[in-house]
Amino acid sequence: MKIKYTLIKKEDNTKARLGKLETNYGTYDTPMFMPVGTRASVKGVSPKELHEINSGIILANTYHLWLRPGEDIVNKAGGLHKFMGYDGPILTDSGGFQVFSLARPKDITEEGVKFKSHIDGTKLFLTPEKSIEIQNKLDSDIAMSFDECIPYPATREYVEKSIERTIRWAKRGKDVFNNERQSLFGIVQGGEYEDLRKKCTEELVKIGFDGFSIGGTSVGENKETMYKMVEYSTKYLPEDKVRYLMGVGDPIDIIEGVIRGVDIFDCVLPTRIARHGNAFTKYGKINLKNAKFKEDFTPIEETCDCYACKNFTKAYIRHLVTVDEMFGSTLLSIHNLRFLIRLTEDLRECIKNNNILEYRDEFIKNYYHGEDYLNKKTKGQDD
RNA sequence: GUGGAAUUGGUGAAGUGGUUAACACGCUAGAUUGUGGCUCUAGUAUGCAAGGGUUCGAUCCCCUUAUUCCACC
Repeated sequence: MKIKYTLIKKEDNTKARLGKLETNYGTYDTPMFMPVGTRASVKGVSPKELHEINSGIILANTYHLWLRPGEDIVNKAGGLHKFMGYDGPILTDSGGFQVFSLARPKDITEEGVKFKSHIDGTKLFLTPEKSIEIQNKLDSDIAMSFDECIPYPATREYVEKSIERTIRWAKRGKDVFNNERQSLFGIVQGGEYEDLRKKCTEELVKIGFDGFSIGGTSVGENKETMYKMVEYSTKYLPEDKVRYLMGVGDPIDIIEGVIRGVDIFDCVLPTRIARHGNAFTKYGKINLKNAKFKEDFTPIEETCDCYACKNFTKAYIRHLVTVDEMFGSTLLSIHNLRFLIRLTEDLRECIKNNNILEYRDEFIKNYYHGEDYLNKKTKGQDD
């Protein structure tokens, strides 16, 4: 079946929405956070553990599975769910973002994108049709259109040309789309320009999709700019379709996204920082590698209900991280994912209670301790 | 006991008679947003065993001592 979104309630003071999403594998409440499992595995976390932290949809990636093991193998295995032993909903990203990180602007043509495999340098060519064909075979529950993730900053002229192409690509993908059980999402681009975001949104709505994503954020702009990009997108999206903000997962960005009407998020941040020894906490991100945790025999968060917090101490996890034991990454991944999922659970309560702005302010006070986070770049420090 | 070799930071080590003693690991911090990458960035020596000498100047040359290793009695 196609995915079905139902809007349950809007928050009184913001655009935040409480909703439910019916999928092939159950119904889930939104706002929700989706863990990322690029290569058909959420790094370090088993499907059983995902279930235990109350995770819903997870992500997998078209580009990566195309290269290895290949969509035909996944298809022969009976589809992605059977292949990876996951009985929850799966969304596949189109490969558009990998193009953004692997290809050069000149390699992007009307037909598709030419780029080199990150594994062995093999020349590859990905088109909207090919991306959809692969996703149809992977048999995920939600497929994404193949888009161009526009770098930041980009000139208005470039963005304008790019979204026109992204719209044509979305149409081409939809035309070849062929999987009854699968849904297809369109991706809104447009950089930081409201009129271009509006135009892109309207054109995608005309083509018709089962849900919509907001793309092109978190590519080097500061947080304030990113929030504007989100606002300029949700403003023009239909209320009866789900909205997915791609790649966003810094806790505050999830809160601000929900406030602007976003329903679902995904991000590698919780699992990546976990592998680098970091944990989200209510009072800010902590680095378990820090010497100060050597003899800290308390959990990461006393109030957290995750497996890591209920059974292990910071001193132990610090030890695992220090000696590079895999289990350390697993515990931190479980905690960080649970942290974001709990955050979305809180936000859903806030929407019911109409107090999301108070929740946000309290969160910022605890998490940033007065730090000027709004001017932080969303990607490294490329100056 | 005799002969030989060695002694540089927490570790393994490079190196030169003359401004800031390589590199790696470790350690200490930081980064990380549709995941190529347990990755990236930065910091980290009471001045080179101790003492004395040669020299304008020695970690690098000489002497003594200490310690370690190898070979032979």
